[in-house]
Amino acid sequence: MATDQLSLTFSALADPTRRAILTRLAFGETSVKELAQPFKMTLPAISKHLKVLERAGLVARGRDAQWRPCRLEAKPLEEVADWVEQYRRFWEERLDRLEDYLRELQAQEKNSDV
Amino acid sequence: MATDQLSLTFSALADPTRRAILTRLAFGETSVKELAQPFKMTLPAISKHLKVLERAGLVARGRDAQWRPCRLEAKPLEEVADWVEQYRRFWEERLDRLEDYLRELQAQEKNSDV
DNA sequence: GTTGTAATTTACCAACAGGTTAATTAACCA
DNA sequence: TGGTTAATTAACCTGTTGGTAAATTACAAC
Repeated sequence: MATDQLSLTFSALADPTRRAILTRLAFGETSVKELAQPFKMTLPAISKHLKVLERAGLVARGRDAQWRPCRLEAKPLEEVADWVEQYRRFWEERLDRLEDYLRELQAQEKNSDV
Repeated sequence: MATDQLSLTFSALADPTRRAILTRLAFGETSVKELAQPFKMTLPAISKHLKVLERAGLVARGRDAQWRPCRLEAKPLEEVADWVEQYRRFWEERLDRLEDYLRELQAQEKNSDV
């Protein structure tokens, strides 16, 4: 896999389990066991997912006795937001054309009213 | 790999070659051969990358004689933008705290002026 | 029809991803 | 000390990714 930051971030986000973990972490720091709770997979699997997220800089982990509390680190998502914003005009373009078309329809309706 | 749309999109974007292809396509429709031009990999490799992008709905292809012109389809990026926006407050948080701190500093300076 | 060009398909390969079970580390508790 | 809990590591398996070279398809131009 490519190792540039953006590729690391995108590929970390390309898994629904990992995105769900981030969603959970948005509500606050928690343990690995509690993170694993909602999923029907083993703890080592979750551990691996966390390692991927950590390598991408999306989570950081502390130490509290035998717990490794995980917390969200959203900073890498800024680069994602910036990258994708470049393309906004392209996905809004079609909508613009639709709006043009609807305006045109409206104009025609007005004409037929007269 | 997961097959939900968002996972498909993220994983398509997790490769620098594919992102570069999308960047190129933002300047307009073009052939596979021309897309391959800047990369030091074979045409079949580019063909595969295009297939990944196509499966993610990020490019569409036409036919013109023996050419398969590719064009950007940015719509799936909207979901990416929406997803990542949920986290904006988290990566801006630290900045907010910095701003608070700077405001506090300013207040202190005012006091010391008096 | 033959030749040239664009692109894909096929067959293959090495590396990696995502999961498992079993063993291990580390800390707490009593 | 021994037992429990949290989490990771190790070893392994299977399917997928990202690349290649060679063959094939499809079209155009002569």
